[in-house]
Amino acid sequence: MLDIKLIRENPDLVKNAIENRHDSAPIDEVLRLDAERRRNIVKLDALRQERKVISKEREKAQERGRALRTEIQTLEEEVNKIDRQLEELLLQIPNIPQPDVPIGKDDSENVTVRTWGEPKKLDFSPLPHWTLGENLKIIDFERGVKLSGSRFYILKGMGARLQRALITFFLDLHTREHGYSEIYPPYMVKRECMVGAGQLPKFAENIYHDAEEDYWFVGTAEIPLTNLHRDEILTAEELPLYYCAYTACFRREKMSAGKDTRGIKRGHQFDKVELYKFVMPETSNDELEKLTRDAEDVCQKLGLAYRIRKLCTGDLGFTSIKSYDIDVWAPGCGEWLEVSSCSNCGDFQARRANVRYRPEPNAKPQFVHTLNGSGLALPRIMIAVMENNQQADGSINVPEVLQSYVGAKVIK
RNA sequence: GGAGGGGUCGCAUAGUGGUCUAGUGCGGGCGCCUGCUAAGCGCUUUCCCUGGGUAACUGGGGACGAGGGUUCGAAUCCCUCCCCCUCCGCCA
Repeated sequence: MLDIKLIRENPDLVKNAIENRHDSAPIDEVLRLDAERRRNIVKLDALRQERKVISKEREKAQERGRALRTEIQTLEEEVNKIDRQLEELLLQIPNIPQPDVPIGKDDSENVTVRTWGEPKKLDFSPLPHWTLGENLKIIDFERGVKLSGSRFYILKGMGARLQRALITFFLDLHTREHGYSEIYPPYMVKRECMVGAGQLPKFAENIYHDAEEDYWFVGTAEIPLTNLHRDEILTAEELPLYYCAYTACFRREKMSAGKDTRGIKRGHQFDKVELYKFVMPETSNDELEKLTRDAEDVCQKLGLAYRIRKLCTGDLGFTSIKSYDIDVWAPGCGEWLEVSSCSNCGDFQARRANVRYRPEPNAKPQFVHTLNGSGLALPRIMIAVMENNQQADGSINVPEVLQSYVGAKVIK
């Protein structure tokens, strides 16, 4: 959520930012409601003050008191109504990109800022992971569909083992070498967590939801992690906070219907290790660079070639002020796979989730900045590991860092 | 799921219709005192909204788990919901 004062004082800056995102938002309506709200509050406060004075005179002022009560109730209802309308609109407005974010319409205008390694060239014709996986009997697509329908699959034997090895390896690396503390959060959360992290109200159609209990299934561990410190005031000494969490992630993928239906690239359920930070505002840009390096480190240790792309305004996520995507090369399906998206959300989520810190012992609380990034997303790293390490005989060499976790050097 | 008890300013507590403008203790901050430290003494210490002023500053309103209601007036009375504790039931 944006600061209403920012919109009030710099409406053109906000409108311009939204235009650069190729998005739209009713800024003029927000300004109108904001002005109306404040006019009403001035009136309401005056009436309440009068009530306070009059009630001290006890029985003498009962008639005026009754009239005041009616007036106050009417105005309160009006202000509540405007508050709700304003809130609804404010929650739909995206974050403002930072000045160094390239302006562009979609992912074709993202900018590659660096690369690592060379996209692998194999001396035989590489197979896509769905063929490799079926031949090795480590991915079972048919039975996944039998159980749960399209976009579901089953990992079995060494496939399941490989995924579990990756999860453990990621968590060990981030907790032991990068300074993150591990969290095991709920996979279902309350509505206000979804609002806090920026998923609701705008993206409801992509979220699984249990209507009976009003539980919402997380599409990323970013959601519970954002809300870990909801409605808290942290001390300056506690910051920065680094968290990582493994969770299953659930997405309806309504918006990408028909896209990437082959293989395990885009399912309704997938696994991910997420990195998350709460930091002081002035440090968040440096923290984004560090977080991105932490995610990259995983690719390097797995020996996977990748590129880092700075997202342009048109491709930037709703909550983000600046993001880097990490794409790894997959020679079998012949594409760059997005395995991480590292974002600085500024104070956008902190304002929604009301996460603040006190810069000095008796100072006024301020919103923290939050950052998130995958470290990394599993099915896609599985794809990359399988396709990059495949041999001419159809077996897969296990990367050295994973061998102790997998308990084998080759999957065959 | 059932019965009972409870949710007050970081923590602990007081407060059962108007003197609560939410008290007290602990903790935190500033200062005094002091070979040093501790103790002691004094002052201070919740958050949000909003008005006036370039500003320092200053006026007003709201919040006692959440939301409604009763009343001239609600932390206090009533209703609904949430959470915690104890016991029972069920369960990995």
